[in-house]
Amino acid sequence: MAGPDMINNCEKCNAGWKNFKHLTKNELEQVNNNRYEATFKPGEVMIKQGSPASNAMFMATGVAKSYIEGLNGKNFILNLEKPGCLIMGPGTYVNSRHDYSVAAITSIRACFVSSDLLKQLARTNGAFAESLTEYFCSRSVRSHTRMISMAQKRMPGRLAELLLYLADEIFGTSEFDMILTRQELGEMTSMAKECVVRILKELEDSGVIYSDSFKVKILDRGKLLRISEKG
Amino acid sequence: MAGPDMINNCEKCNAGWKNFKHLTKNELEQVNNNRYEATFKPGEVMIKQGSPASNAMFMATGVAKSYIEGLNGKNFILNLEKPGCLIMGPGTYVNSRHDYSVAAITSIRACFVSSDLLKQLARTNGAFAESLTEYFCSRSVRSHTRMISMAQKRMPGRLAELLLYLADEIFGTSEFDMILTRQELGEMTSMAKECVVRILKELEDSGVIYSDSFKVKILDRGKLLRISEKG
DNA sequence: ATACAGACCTGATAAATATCATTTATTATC
DNA sequence: GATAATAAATGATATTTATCAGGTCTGTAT
Repeated sequence: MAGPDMINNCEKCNAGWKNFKHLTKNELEQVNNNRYEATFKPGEVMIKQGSPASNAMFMATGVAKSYIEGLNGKNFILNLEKPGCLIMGPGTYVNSRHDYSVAAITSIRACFVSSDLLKQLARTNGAFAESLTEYFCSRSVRSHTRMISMAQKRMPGRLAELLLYLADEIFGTSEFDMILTRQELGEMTSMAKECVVRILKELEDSGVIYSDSFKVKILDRGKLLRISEKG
Repeated sequence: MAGPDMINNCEKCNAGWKNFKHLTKNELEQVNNNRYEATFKPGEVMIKQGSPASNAMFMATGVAKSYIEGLNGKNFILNLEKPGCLIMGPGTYVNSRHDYSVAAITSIRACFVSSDLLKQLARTNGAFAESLTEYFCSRSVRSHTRMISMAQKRMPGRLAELLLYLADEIFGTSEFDMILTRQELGEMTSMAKECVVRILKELEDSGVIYSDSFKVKILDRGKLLRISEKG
């Protein structure tokens, strides 16, 4: 099963989760032995909301979206997941069910690792447990930020904030391929896709960004920041 | 300093955090020795957003609100905290700052406990660490529910959901004193206080609830549930 | 009792946002 | 390369929600 592009070894994986550093060689070996590598095509569902949280995932390549399947068939995108990310929903520690779905945006290579094993390692390795807690906590802080954004910013502020998030956190550059559809941008900011189109156009008309279906370029970061902050 | 109503002892405290059961007698004694008991009057700030997260709190009596001080002086209430609740913000594990404030709604008795001690105990006691992770995760699942509510429900649905939350999770009864102002109900549901007033009136006019400034009574739970679910 | 403050309530209006219908790209498929 | 399917764009309209300006009520302090 180990093809030419397979990862084969957690220890040497250059997209490994940073907190594996807290594991002993033996513990990491256990992870490696309970690892199942998989590839996904764009659009494929990687984790399904409501299913047993028997596995966590580690992103090796590509970008995925974590999203809640909400009311009336509407989705809400919680996060984008990039290489190096652990994807382990809080449901793992609540009701052993995934409380959100994950789907591939680009082509993806990722590893499934048994939740039980990770929980077991956390029980016996204090530093690893702490790093897992830090993971859940940083996601939590981020979702607080999202809530404030939704509750207290208007659409231009929310969209500006999202563009800055994409540039800073996901791509690490102010010019990037727009891998999300207008629909998905709306599912991240709680707005209708038509409104996304309109406000992108406004931002472009006022010279803050360049934008087409494929690419976004931030032209005036200061102005975009101001739009994001003033709401 | 130990007055007649002081708690004096974690072991015998009948409002103690349920997960103290994972601590040894000795560990619990450490908690007890690093505990500082305090009382608060309605309105008093118990924890201030942005301040060093040097202490977690345990609620002994009364009800408090955890809220984020957002944009333009607007608050967003994350949670209500009742006796038995641990209040430990995720910032404790992210940047050692409180990422939200906590204020007393009613008169409150609560205990401060050193965050460092709790973190230390989590490092060495796997079961306790796991229970702390469960705490953060259940808060996280709840905030996901809140986000879906905000993003995908209209005002009547959000307010109906809140009333059910108050009845089921906070008071445990369908008839309760309304300890929150209309403003605060709005800060929990992301709506203007005028809209809270109007929709409460609508719910009352349609016979779903009884409501005045002091009291709420759920008269038709099925209908309230339907309003909450259909959004 | 009277005055004051704060919460609550109300109606009118304005702003923000969603929906609908339609056209125009773009991508995928044969 | 033609055709179908999906996404993007656009204008008109409807709905939802917030704001504003004024009321009323209730409790507290003088």
